Amino acid sequence: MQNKPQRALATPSKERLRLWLRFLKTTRSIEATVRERLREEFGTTLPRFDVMAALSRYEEGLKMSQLSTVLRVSNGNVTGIVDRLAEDGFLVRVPVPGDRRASMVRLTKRGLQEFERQACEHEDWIGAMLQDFTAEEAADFGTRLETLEASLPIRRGT
Amino acid sequence: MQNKPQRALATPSKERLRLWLRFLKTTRSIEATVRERLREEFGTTLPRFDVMAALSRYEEGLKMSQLSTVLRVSNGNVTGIVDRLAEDGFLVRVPVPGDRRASMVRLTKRGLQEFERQACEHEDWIGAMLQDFTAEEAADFGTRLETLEASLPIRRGT
DNA sequence: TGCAAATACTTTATATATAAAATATTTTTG
DNA sequence: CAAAAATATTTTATATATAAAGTATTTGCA
Repeated sequence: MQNKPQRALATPSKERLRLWLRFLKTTRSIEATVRERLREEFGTTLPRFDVMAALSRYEEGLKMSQLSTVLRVSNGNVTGIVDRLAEDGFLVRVPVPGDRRASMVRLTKRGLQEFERQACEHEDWIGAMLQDFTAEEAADFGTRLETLEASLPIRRGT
Repeated sequence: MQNKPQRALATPSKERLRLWLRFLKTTRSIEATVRERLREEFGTTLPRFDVMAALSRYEEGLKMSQLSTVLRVSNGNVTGIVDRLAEDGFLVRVPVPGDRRASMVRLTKRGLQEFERQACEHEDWIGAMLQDFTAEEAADFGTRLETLEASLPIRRGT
């Protein structure tokens, strides 16, 4: 059941640090590929894709503050990205009746179509890059990460 | 040997996408904590920490282009970060004899001391956040990530 | 009812980030 | 050797990112 370790183990602290650095490197490598392809194939960026992905799950749209909560970024950040996506006609700000401070941000029909086109390719890219994992392994690995996340100190929301 | 899956498996492509999203979320969560603490406890940032970490491994220093290669970021990016670290007295640009285009970037004594102070705390933060992993698990998990990385399409260097 | 506090959002200042252009210097080559 | 190509770095334009300050509006409560 137990396999011989490939090398002598360092202290737990060092092994965890080593894991974290590898973790970071792997994530950044995959992320860099995604960013590059989004730019080359769709002339867009990961933050724009993330905003559109969040909005695509809410037919009625989201308020700016909800959007920044969902994406876990600052309010001011969302303002800029939404401004540019609105200029491109991919989304609109709709006034909220009864509250002149707020507005709902909603994908336009064109925005939704464009996002679905991008999301489809995106799934293929990830599927190919993680080909090394079977469906089962991916699920198991994911479960382990869920457990880890549950043990992390600062967490807001799910 | 085989455990029952917690839920029905989707297509491999969907399972891999799900894993990637969880992967990203976990990494960002840990990274956000590190950034916050670097700011609060040392008044610095992760990119600055990364530059100093790279330089700490080279007594003689690194050329700007080597630094951007090691960190996998653009040249222009490194220029700005190095400028600010130099203003703070944590590193110096040393002319390269025989090539007036280039310069070596090297930590000052104060820069190295400061980095070691930060690195020590950093290891503790990561050790605590990944406490859920034993040293063995961390090593195994790391090995799996190495295998994954070896299967990725675009990779430069180790 | 009227005003302090809270809320929703934008603006500002600063630091990353990239790609592409610009600058300076060195190397290669015809 | 002189012009072209390559190299090392910085500068510029643009897009993220945050924290903190500012604006407008709404709410709570004395």
